Amino acid sequence: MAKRNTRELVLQTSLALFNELGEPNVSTNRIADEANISPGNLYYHFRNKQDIVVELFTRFATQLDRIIAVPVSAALRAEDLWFQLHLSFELKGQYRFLFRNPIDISSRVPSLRRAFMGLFRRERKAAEDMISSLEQSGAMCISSREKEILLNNLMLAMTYWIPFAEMYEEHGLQDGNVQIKSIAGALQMIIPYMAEDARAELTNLAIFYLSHPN
Amino acid sequence: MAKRNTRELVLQTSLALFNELGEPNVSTNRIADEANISPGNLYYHFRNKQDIVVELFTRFATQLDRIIAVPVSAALRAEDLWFQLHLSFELKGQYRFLFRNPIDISSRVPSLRRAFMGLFRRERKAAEDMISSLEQSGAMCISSREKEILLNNLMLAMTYWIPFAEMYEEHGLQDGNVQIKSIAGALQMIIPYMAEDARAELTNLAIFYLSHPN
DNA sequence: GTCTATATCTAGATAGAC
DNA sequence: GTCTATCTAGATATAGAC
Repeated sequence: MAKRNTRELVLQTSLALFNELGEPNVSTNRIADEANISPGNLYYHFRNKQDIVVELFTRFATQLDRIIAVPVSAALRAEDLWFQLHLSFELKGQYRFLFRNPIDISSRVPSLRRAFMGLFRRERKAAEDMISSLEQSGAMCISSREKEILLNNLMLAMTYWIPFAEMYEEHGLQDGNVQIKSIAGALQMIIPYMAEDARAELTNLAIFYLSHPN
Repeated sequence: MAKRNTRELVLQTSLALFNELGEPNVSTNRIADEANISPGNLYYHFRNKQDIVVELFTRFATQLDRIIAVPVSAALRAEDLWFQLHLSFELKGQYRFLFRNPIDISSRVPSLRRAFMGLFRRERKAAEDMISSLEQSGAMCISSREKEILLNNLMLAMTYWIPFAEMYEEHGLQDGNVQIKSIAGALQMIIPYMAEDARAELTNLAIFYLSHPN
């Protein structure tokens, strides 16, 4: 098999196993076994297990950056807000092993700590810009003290909705409705600060998606 | 040394190390070393490492149950709300290793999964009762759909504020202000649904504590 | 590129003397 | 109750043949 293919196979197998069992519970032997290659072969393509994790993180970060980099339009609508959250939640679900315990995974793969921090900082900045845009268009009204706390709460929800949901839902994120519920949760934090009609629009959107699970 | 004392020493040493380094990163040898006893001695007092974790969890759960079991008075005031949150956040800080990754720790110590679930269920029930009490006294107004999502958001915040804070604050929970900020975050989720004066009371309380770090 | 075989290390846990 | 010595298992990673 060509170099690229085996490398890719290892990455995909690792991602699946990490998501299912948790990265610390998956050995390189297990990955090789599941991919039907030898442990030695795996180590021909990757220096070590960390390399695999880092590569997966990099792919995730690249895609998330693309999602949050969407320029904030002057006329930000409820659908836009929902849509961007949906894209980022979807992506995080695909790399959910990263979110079970970011601290622990960072401590085992040192280079990841800075990467995580940077990513979170950019995500927070994107949320901040979005709120500013809503304020300027008159769709939102919030004090700067409240905004600070709201951003914290949003980041908390956007980071930890995955392990939170996995703890309660027996089938974890397989149930598509879990994501919808988590998005609705994040949006409910924002809604109280929105103006009358923008608020109604968002609320209706949430109700619609909650009652139409894919 | 008497049996009780060594057992207790192991528990306290384990708790300190688990909190500092994360339970998966602390070996029984390390615990014995730190406690100045032999590995063999540790295994005389505990069947295995899981036993230590379970014992620590049990102590935590007992204390948390006591805190949330406080009967909800008819005239629930802002201070009461703040005080109960403060007690539970304080306790969770003392056993923070349990919250870094509840799922992972449950998967390594099977009996813990049900225990965690039960505890979270009781905690959610307590929050629900508190909200009901606020509604009945007229201090709060919220639809049943909103209430469901609010309870989710509160549980998310009350469960994961610890790893969230540890990720951002360099000194982790040593900084007393981190707890205050987390409590303020949880309360800000509730405030929008409160009546005018109750809302003002809570907001002022939060501002007071935030500007007076212990 | 891929395999088999193996080296190395660490963690959990036990045996048996004192 | 406590210690020293040791066993076992499993994980990461490497060596060298094909």
